[in-house]
Amino acid sequence: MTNSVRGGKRERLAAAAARVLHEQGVEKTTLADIAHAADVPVGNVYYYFKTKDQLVEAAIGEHGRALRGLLDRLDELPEPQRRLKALVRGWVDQREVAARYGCPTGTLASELDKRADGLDQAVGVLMRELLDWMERQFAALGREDARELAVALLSSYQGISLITNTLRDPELMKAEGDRLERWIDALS
Amino acid sequence: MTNSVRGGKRERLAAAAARVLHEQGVEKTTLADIAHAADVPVGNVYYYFKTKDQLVEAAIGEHGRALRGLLDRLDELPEPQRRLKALVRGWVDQREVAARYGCPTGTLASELDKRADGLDQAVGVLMRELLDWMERQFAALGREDARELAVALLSSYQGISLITNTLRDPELMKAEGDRLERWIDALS
Amino acid sequence: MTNSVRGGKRERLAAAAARVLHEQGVEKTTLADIAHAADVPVGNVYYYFKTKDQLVEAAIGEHGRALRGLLDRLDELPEPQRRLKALVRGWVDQREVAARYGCPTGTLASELDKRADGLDQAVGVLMRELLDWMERQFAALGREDARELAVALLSSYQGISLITNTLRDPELMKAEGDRLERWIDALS
Amino acid sequence: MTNSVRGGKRERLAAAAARVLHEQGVEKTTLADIAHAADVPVGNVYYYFKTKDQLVEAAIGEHGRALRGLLDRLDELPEPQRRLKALVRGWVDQREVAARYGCPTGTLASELDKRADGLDQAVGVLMRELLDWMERQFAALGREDARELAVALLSSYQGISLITNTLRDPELMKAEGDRLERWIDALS
DNA sequence: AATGAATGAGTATTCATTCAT
DNA sequence: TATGAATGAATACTCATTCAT
Repeated sequence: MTNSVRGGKRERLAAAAARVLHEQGVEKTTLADIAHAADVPVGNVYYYFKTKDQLVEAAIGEHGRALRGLLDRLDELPEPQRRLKALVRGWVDQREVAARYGCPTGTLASELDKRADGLDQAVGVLMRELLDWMERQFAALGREDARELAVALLSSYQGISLITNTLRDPELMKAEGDRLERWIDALS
Repeated sequence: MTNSVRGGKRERLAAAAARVLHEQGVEKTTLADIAHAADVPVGNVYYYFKTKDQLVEAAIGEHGRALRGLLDRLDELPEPQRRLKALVRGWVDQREVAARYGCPTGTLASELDKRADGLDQAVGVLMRELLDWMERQFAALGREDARELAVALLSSYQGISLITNTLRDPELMKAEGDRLERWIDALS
Repeated sequence: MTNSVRGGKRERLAAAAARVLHEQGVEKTTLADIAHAADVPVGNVYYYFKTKDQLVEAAIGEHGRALRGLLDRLDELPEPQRRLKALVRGWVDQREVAARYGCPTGTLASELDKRADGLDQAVGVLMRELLDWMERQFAALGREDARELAVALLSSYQGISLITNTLRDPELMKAEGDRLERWIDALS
Repeated sequence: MTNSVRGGKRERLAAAAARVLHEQGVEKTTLADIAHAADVPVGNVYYYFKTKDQLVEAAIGEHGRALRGLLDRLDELPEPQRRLKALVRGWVDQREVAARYGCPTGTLASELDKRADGLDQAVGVLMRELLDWMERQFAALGREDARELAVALLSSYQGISLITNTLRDPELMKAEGDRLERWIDALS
């Protein structure tokens, strides 16, 4: 509650970090950029996050919260296939953003993978959460190769995000999304 | 041959750039890093490349040369399916590198996509070359949806590269490669 | 007063810039020179001035303040001729500095004129201010050719500053100053 | 004659130096700029001029030759007043150049005056030559204050060059030239 | 807690000068 | 004599991090 009195600066910083780091990349983004986006004085950032890396961590956390929120909502759908296809459709709905900035977690992962300081692990955790959820859906469909299918589906999404982004063409993601939906339908 | 005595610094710099930029990322890599890797004095780099961006461009060029060399070799194989599967197998062979640093062009694309200065286009050109080649193979198989299949295949590779890299598990790429080969076989 | 305790770094930097740029010229002066002259850590300069050009601008501003202060004081003299001659006498009083470094604004103008980035305009504004003031004095003397006389007087000063500087002989300015005073007296 | 076989590179370099240093200023001009303007390979410059300063010296020499040529031509005129007015008219004829780049020797002097390495003296020599010539004309008119008048006339020219340049207005020099001609007429 | 200010270790880039041939 | 290549010292500018209040 002190938090709300303070205006939730920590939250604003985390949200701003998630957005700005996605748009500009980790290395290109300065603390001042994030502070400015969160409307927080630069000198004040350090009361909430000791280092830039902690802000990156917070941004990953934001993406994690968003992911878990999404999966919770999907879980309310009655059948695994419906859930998987809704997931795909969600990706397709974001194709304009993907064409401009790529997948938020994917680009973050790509950049952090170059490092070896623990931060690269954090995105891996997210990725595993998503893979696990997918695996459960495919397993529910009776597939023995559920994990492999989960990896294949996530691969397709991450790959098409990158291609959509590089070629600046959102329609590529639309077409691939349709293909993936047909693929899901054909599974059971 | 004077050139070879002097050691072909330009070539060494381009090769070093391709390697180091892949390993460390564009932003994290300093000119000194590249100069050092090429065993060239820092001040001398500018005799060959006026800006860091030109070195990045040269690195992309190196990847392009490698790609064209690979496709030329694949073209010697008699059947489209053999060619496509050989391509996939080549990717799988590089899985240790992918697990450590990701796909060279993919990570480069991901980082450059954040920018809007023409360099982002350069990787796009490479990507299109590869897509065009793939499309020709699928078309030779009599597929009307050749372009879509090309995009799907490249997506899978780019995506599995990222996942393999993030989860630091080369075996993921092995499994996905096997799956893709089976998929290619089933197309005919 | 916190400001005065901290020492008004911005002001010190502007003052140091005005002095050092006059003594060494714009191109020959490094940011470190100015920082050192102002007793400010180099890295701190950028907190106050984002670029070297902004420091040059601040130096021009300092010269402008000095000029306006001088003209305000001259305006207190009762007659136009007295004012003009006091202006000339002020120049002559500075002849040692002129012999060593030239006229502060003149040398700045000369160097900046080579450029075309807006900074060259800034000195022009100063010059016009002085010309306007002179023109008013000549007009008050009933001269129809007031503007032309203003230009002539400023020319003589700028020219003799350059000659005094080049020949390293302050007495040249003394003699020219005397001549100009007689010229002013003869105008009535 | 070896010289002419070589294509007079030394001369071309000196001429290019005179021109480019005038247009860009000493500090802003690189050796490569001059070499390029003279169409001489950069590495070759050092066979003719050991240092950049020697090129500056050569440029001053060029201005000296031009000055002596001009004065020789003026000396053919029958009367001192005609000679002085022709000198002024020559300046006015160059007013477009002056508005763009200032007086060649004046701007050079201004920049070199900041230094204390002998190069500043070289322009002084030129200036004295011109002053001496002017003094002889005024003396021929029977003026006891010939030197003072010489200094005054040169001051006016140098000053109006600077003002014309700073305010980017060639007409200022036209008006001042007319005034100076009237002043010369009124002397004898 | 809050914040403007301070700091110093980088980083890309420039360029006069020298060298090898 | 000629020249492409080499070199390193310098310089403007950035930014994460820390400090003083």
